[in-house]
Amino acid sequence: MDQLRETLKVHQLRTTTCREDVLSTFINKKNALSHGDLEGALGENYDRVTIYRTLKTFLEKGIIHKVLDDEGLRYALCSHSCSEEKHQHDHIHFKCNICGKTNCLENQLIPEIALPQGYKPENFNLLIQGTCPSCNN
Amino acid sequence: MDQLRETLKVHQLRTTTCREDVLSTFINKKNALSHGDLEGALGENYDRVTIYRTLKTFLEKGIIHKVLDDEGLRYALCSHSCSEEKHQHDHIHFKCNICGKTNCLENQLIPEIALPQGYKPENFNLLIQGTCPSCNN
DNA sequence: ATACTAAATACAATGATGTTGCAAAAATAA
DNA sequence: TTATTTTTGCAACATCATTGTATTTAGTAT
Ligand SMILES: [Mn+2]
Ligand SMILES: [Mn+2]
Ligand SMILES: [Zn+2]
Ligand SMILES: [Zn+2]
Repeated sequence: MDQLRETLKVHQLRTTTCREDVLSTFINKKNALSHGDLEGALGENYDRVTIYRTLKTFLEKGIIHKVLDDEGLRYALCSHSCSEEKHQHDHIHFKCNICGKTNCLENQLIPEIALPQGYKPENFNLLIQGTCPSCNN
Repeated sequence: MDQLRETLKVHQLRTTTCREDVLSTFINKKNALSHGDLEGALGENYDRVTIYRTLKTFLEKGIIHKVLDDEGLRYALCSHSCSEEKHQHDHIHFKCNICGKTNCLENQLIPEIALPQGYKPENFNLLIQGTCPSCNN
């Protein structure tokens, strides 16, 4: 895929097979992934440490963002143009208690919140847990 | 403090010095605490494992609730009457990027959220990061 | 007060997760 | 192709978390 190389190039990263594979894993599986998930998918091919460093790099460059979870951090693709300077995420994350998958609801924005005097909010992270459409019958 | 013993009794837990100390640590420090925080405060007196198990027990009994964080789980007191059956938490958590403390904003409720068809929300976790009143001058 | 029983703790062992330093390999630039 | 810079793999280490078990303790019955 040339799309992968393009994304890496845009973020000023060298093309390596590990980065291509990690990126394409995020694209193929649609849901948020933990380091362990990636290790499970690619661990035969790459060292644990390399995957850690790839995640760190992608995070810094604005290719992925952290997704809060009640049992460990996950990561998901930044859909819009995040960069090294600013990550902008105002969408909701939904974790299904049945299938266990966590997804970005890109179109569901976190509503405006009024905070008491003195609080200067900068980042918002909303995780909703429940049952997802696939598991809800 | 007899208040501590009372709280433990209400949740059908035996009174032990470790449980009293963990509970009073949560009460004294007002902010959310990680296992590491508690180990730092009480590690001389109790084994790491005992603190883990105390947190697990408190969680199950509805004495504390999880506070999501981008760098590791924390816990905070359940102010209202949570029980073994149901944890009900609809308040906001605020993490200060300066002092690093995370607090429950008990009075700031998470607003109603409209989700797409098929999603059955059950739990809400909203973490707002920024500058807290104490660090904001 | 003492003995009994169930629960909680300490300790050791093990496993999972995450980090650091550095030599070898690979990607880009010259 | 060669030189330069970045990335990777590996090993060592550090931190975090879980499990099993003997001992101790809390609550209860005697
Ligand atoms: Mn997202
Ligand atoms: Mn809270
Ligand atoms: Zn599901
Ligand atoms: Zn602060």
